[in-house]
Parts: sequence; structure tokens; C-alpha cells
Amino acid sequence: MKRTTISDVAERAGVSIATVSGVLNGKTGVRESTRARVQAAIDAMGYRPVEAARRRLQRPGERTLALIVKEIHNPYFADIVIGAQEAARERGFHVVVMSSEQDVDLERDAVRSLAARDVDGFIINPLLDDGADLSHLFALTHRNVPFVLLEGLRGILQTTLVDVDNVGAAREATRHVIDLGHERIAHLAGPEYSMHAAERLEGVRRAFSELRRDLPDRMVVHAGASVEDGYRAGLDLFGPGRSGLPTAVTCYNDLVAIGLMGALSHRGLRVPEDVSVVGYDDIRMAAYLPVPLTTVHVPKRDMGRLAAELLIEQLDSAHPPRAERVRLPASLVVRASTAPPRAALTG
Amino acid sequence: MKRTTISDVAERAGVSIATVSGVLNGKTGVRESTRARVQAAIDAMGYRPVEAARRRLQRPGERTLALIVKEIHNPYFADIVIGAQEAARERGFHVVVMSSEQDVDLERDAVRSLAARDVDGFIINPLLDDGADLSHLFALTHRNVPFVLLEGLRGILQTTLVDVDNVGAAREATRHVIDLGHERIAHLAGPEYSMHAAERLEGVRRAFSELRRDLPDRMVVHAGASVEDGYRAGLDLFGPGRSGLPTAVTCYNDLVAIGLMGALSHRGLRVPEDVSVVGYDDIRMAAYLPVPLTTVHVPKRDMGRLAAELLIEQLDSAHPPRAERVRLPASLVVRASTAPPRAALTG
DNA sequence: ATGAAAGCGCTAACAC
DNA sequence: GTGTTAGCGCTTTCAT
Repeated sequence: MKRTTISDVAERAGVSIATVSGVLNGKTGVRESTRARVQAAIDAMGYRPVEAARRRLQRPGERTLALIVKEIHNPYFADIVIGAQEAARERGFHVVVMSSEQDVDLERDAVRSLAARDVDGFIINPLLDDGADLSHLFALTHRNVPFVLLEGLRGILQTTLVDVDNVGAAREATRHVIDLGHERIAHLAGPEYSMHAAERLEGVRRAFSELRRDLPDRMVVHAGASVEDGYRAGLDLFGPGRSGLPTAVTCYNDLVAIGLMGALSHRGLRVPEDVSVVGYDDIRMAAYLPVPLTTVHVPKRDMGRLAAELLIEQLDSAHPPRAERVRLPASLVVRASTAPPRAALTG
Repeated sequence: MKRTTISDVAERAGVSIATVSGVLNGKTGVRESTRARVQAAIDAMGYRPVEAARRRLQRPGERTLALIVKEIHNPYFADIVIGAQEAARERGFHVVVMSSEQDVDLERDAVRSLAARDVDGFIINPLLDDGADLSHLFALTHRNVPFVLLEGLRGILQTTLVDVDNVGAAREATRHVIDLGHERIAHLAGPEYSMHAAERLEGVRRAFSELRRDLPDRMVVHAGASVEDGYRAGLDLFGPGRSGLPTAVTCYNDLVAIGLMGALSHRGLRVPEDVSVVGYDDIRMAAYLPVPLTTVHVPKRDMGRLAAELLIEQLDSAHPPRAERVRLPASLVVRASTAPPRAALTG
């Protein structure tokens, strides 16, 4: 069954399509009786104008940016959305969000469907696809649809990137607990297919190797990115019958750290007295927790703003986009969740 | 400067627009030399096809739903998004999200811009506009674009609604702390322009009045919907020099409850020993907090699913939408953040 | 292998 | 007041 069009309505109402268009757009100069007849036809047929044919094809139309995030639950992305939305709005753009929920197929799908709806540009936090199927991104390049990335990708993609120095910041975070005197330090690593997770783990390793210290494999737990992941990993790591427990744990992100702190509490361990915890991202909540979280502050909002700005810049310039790779500063914020280990205090 | 079109490219490449269309769509039967020439022109001019003209106007195209939330930071909405996305995907739909961030103008704007992009239907968590300017919603009705609401509106809008019984659930939550023996109970109310906030406050009042008890005005604090709001309100409520402090606090939502718990901790008060705290929503994090939160469980994911299902149903039926008003069950989950008051224990 | 021309659903002159 | 018609940017037969 074909969609009802303006001519169907016109026919039913016994008028021309121009007249229908008139009442659709509230134009003056349509007799009241005619208007009523047309409106009746519209209602009866459930007619719905195709906006693409109305505006898009005629006038320029308003412009919109698409932001594709990895997890809709992560406040990290919420701040990025806010920033992007601000910058976009100031320039007359709108921002729509889609979430890939860590699924490459969903990411691909999201890009395709949004591109099909003529969004003007993309801000994408891409998944690190194993098979390196970046076809959807290449498709954008090929169609001259600009995009900026929020996380690195292995393929030497020649694109604009807005991120922080994850290796350096994770290294700094790890150094912090080492400097406090901790010996047994664990890292709750992020999702498997994530450049950020890899970079942060690399930063942790670097802190250790710089000091000629060893990071045992069992001290690296691949947890994930959510509160649940942190909770489960924490429950496991500090499970009954475990020995050589870590006295400090650095986490992939704040959500994982929050889950970990829950697990520690439920295991009867205290933060930071028994275990020091370090997060990453500095989500808003971090400072307001019962034990304010020591974490790496990431300028999420600024990242969102900058990404949108760079994108719009590309949109408005005729030149082929030059691939800027911006690394905004990120550094540790020490709060109450880290302290010297017991042994260091008593010994 | 007008946008580059397919004929510009054709002209520059010295071919017809049909040929350009051919290389654009990777059609076979184009001489390699021609293809190269066309591609060169495309690249040189940064040509970008208007997708609306390509698909939309020709084929049916893929369908998408828009979900408009009030605050992108609230995990409450994240779960709704997940649910809607699931249900939509199962039926071949996509879901895009926009956030009004508690701003009526942004909400209006979001609806307009999305409608202009031909989204097929809306799931909207509307703001309770003071001036009752629901024009953007009426515009949808007028254009036969179906939508379902996630929060009530004052105007007797004849639309589908998916929500829970907020009054009843808030009443139940309040009864819980009353039954535990608390006398001085405060409520951190939600944002001003919110039906949910009003309904929940009403539920609190009802619990009191049913028992012929009084809820003093100073025990109702208009906080907001975020962690920061809860923190600030908590810091204030339990500030130095305050007397007659509440021994239990019910909150507009879990985020506020989390902020409150942070404030209590920073004021040296313990949960639930000194103060019982009740949240609302049961966001995922609630169960994993150091002190697991007693809260009203709201079936967010199911709400998202249902909203999407009802919407798609309307989309696929020719009949005018019947306005269903579904109230999914919500009830209290008692965890560790509530306990009898000290006085009740000792007295 | 390439081009001319008819349409996709709608708006906007311009006639009548 | 209302209808005719020429586009909007593109795809798609159908010729050539």
C-alpha cells in the first residue's frame, strides 16, 4: 500500500494540489469551506506530508550534527553531548544522539541511517573493530560527509580526533598510588574493543616499567565499562580465600570505580583505609560520593564543544578537511579515595 | 553560494547527470576512464549528494523513531533509551535521542527539527510548560505524526501515555519510613516544571494526610533532579545550627538521593543509622552503592519498550490512534539505606 | 557506454 | 480563490 500523497488528498477533496499545499502551510486566500473540505480529507486519509520534499529539496533547511556514543549510560558521554549541543546551538545546529552500546553493527547501522537522513556531520566515538571494518567511515569520507572522532582507531585513518593523552594520564594516576607507597596495585581494565582501554592499560604498564617494577598478570582484570562490571570484578578480586590482595586499584573509568567501591564495602573493606581506588573521567558524581573519588579529570564538555566546533568549521569551509589530532589536557584530581597503604602507615 | 549539485559535477566532468549518478551508485557499465574523470570532479568540488533526493523521494527508506528526554545525564532515561532501542530494532526501526535539558525551548526546537527530518514518530518526555504552549505537540497531531508521552501534561491532551503511578509509589515510599517509626521526614522535591515531581510530592502528602499527620512546609525542599541538586539540598538541610533535623528523607529520584548521601557523609552523618534515605527510579547503580539504596523500582526498560511498541503500532495502523494511558507497576525495593530511627531503637 | 527524459512529493510563481 | 506548471536533486527506464 503506497503512502498517501498530496494528490490523493487533492483528488479526494476535489481540489488541486496547490490548494492542499495552501491549507497545509496555512496560506491565506483559501475559502473557509474549501479549507474545511481539504482538512477533512487530510484527516480522513491520515495524510502525512513528506518533509524531505517540502523543505529539504526547496530551501537549505536547518542543519544537524549526529553524535554517536558507545554507552548511553555513561555520564562521560552525557557531558560530551552537553558540550557539543552548546557549541552546535550557538552556531544554529542541532545535535542528535545515537548509541552503539558497544556493538559494531549498531555503530555501522547508526552511521548509515543517520547519513541517509542527511545529517550534516558526525561526531563519533568509534568502537575498535577487530576485523577493522571501517567501511561505514570510509563511506562518509567518500560522500564528503565530515566527521570527527572521539577515540583513536588503529587504521591510520586520516581524520580529525579530539581526545586526551590517555597513556600519560593513566600513567600519572598509577604513579600517584605508587608514590603513596602501594606495592600491590591492580588495574580494572576496560572493554576489549576499545582504544581507550588499551591506552590506559598501557599507561599503567608504563608507570610500572619506568620504575623497573613488575605488574603481574593477575593484577590486570578485564572488567568492562559499567558499574556492574566494576562491582563484579571487585567482588571477585577481593573474594574470600584470596591472598596477596591489592591495596590499591586503578580503574578504567569512574563507573567501574563506583562499582568497585560498592563491592569493597560489601566485602567489609574500607576506602581508602583498606584499599585505595582511582577512577578515570571525573564524572560529576565523583566529587559528591561519600568518599570523594580520586580520578583523572577529563574535559568532557570541552571535548564535546571542540569536536562540534571543528566539525562545523569543516562544514563551512570548502577546503578538504585537514586532519587535526587534538589532545586536550587531562590530569589527576586527588580526593579522598586514595591514601597510603596500612603497611606504609604502620611500617 | 549554492550547494554543489549533481549537474555541476556532470558539467565539470563533461558527462550527463545520469552518468554521475551511475558512478555515485557504483553501477557497472561505466568506462573506467569516465568513472575516474567523474570521481575527480566529485572530489575536486567536494560534492555531497542530498540523500533526501536520493532515497526518501524515491523508495520508502528506513524508518526511525525520535526519543526526547529531559536530562541526558539521568540514567533513568538511559534505560528507557535501551528499551526503546531494543523494541525498535526488532521491528526494523532506529532510535535517535535528543535532550531538552529541562528547557522548553529546546524541547520545542528538538521536535521541530526532528519532524523536519521526517522521523516517523516520537517518544517524548515532555516538560510541564507553564504557559501551556504545547504548539509543537499539536503540530505533530496536525501533521499526523504519532507520538507517545512518558510523563503527563496538564492540558487534557488526548494522547498515548506510558508512565507509572507516581502518586501511589511515592505514597508507598513515604509509608515505608513512617512505618519504620520516623517522625521527622523530609522530601527533596524535583524540578518545578515537572508533572512527575508534582505527582511524587502529592504521593508524599497523601501518605501523611491518610494518617492524619502533618507535613510541615520546611520539610519539603525543592531540590531538583541531579546529584548536585541533592548534594546542595542535603548540605543545606543538615547544615550547622539546624535543629529538628529529619531522620528520614525521601527523594525525587536516585540521583538526588546519591547527592544527599554524599552530603550526609560529608556532614558526618551515617546512612541509615542517623538518617534514612529513599530514592526513586531504581537506577542500576542503586543496588551497588556502598549503602544499597532503598528506592521505588520503575520499569524503565519496559517503559521504553512499550512506548516504542505502541508507537510503531500506531504507525502501522491506518486507524486514528486511540489514546491509551498505560501505568506500569512501580513499587518500593527496600535495601539498606532505610532503618528505624535511633530514637525508636533506643526509646 | 552514455544521455534524454520522466518522475519522486512538494512549493511557488503565475495564470485564470 | 483556485488551478497549471516549472522546478528542487536525484534515480531510473529507455533510447542511442
